Amino acid sequence: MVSHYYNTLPYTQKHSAANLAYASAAGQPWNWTPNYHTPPNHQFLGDVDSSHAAHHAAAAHQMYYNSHHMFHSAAAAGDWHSPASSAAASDNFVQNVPASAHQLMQQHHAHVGGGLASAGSSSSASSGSSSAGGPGPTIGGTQLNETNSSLGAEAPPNHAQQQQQQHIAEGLPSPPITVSGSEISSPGAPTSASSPHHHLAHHLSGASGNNNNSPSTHNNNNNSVTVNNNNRTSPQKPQYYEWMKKPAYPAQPQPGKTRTKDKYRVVYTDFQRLELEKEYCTSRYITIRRKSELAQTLSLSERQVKIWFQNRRAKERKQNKKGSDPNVMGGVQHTDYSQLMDAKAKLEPGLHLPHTLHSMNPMAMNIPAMRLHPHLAAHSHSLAAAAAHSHQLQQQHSAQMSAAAVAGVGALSM
DNA sequence: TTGTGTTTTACGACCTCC
DNA sequence: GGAGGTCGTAAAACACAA
Repeated sequence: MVSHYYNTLPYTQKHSAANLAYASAAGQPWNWTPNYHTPPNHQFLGDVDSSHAAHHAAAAHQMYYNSHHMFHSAAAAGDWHSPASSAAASDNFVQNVPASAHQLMQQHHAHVGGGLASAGSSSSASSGSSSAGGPGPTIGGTQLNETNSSLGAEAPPNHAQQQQQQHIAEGLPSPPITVSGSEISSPGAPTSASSPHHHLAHHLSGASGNNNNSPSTHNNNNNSVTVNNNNRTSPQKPQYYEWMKKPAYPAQPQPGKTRTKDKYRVVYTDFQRLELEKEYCTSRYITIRRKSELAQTLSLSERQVKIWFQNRRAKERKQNKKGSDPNVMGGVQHTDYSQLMDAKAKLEPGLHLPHTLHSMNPMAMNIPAMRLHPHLAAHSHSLAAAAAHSHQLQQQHSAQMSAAAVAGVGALSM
């Protein structure tokens, strides 16, 4: 079964890079510690409730406890995040998180602690309810809330989520992508040009002429000739031949096998990237559950989330190889994150930056499941017990976090 | 405006693990 | 066999100098 390979929605075009976080350029370095992770040999697999997960929580994650200590001491004990790496390497994870990030993370967890974030914040992504043909991703708050109910069974949308959704509805750059329930995004989706996000993106990007839709906004299913909306290009189309007028992939002989030309790549919104970065900050390897939650929250497909993480790790490895750049600690440019935050702040001056995605509730947490290193697997049972203990601690911490959340919100909104 | 270099999505090939 | 991992790469999106 091939999951959705394509984003169906045309794109809310994006921001100029100036507003974005990924520019490797200036900004405050995050000073991420070099070895906060060790590339796992793909041993960790998100698998929510396995004993592996328990073990994972207890042992392998020491580093994450530490790291979360950095963000908020209260979160330490039961954190579910899975480090893909050895505990040894983990000690320094997120050592010098800048204040903004720190606050963000506090917020992020604080909200969670207070409201128990839910998986329910889904938009339409994989619920199947909205797809290409429908109302669209409908990030608009109202519908979002309605559609969220699918996952809401686990946890109803909390305040933070609503807030987040409201932000989206208010025009945060947003999730352009809709994936049909079949998990195969159909190329050639309705345009989102009129979406609030679109407008916001335009506003954001300022001069970026690309605000229309991505160049791929054209209908893929029909014989419309591709029109490049990108101001930057498309001087004069040469001569059109008949074959040129055919859709890139007329019938999608093998859907999911090749990328559609007109949807070759979409640009994620600031919001999407921010959330992804935040998630990445907490764990380099996303669990199945978190992936699902994120996908729904961001209106991305799970595949996209997975690939984003893969690419993000690749980016980090690449930066690690480069080596000695002082701004690249551990291969992670923390400017990425902080700049994203800056961008978001511009978007939402009063944003409390709730991170609704994380749940501090251990039961709701994704204790990451993963494949264990053989030598770790041997200890899984005892570790599971340890995890249970940490679970208790987590609950205690969660309570503390709930209280802290109140203060945290204020701090960040200042 | 254009050329060029970099970054960001997305995929295929191949691997390991269950 | 299917999941996710890395690695390499294509191509769009973007930045920026000339």
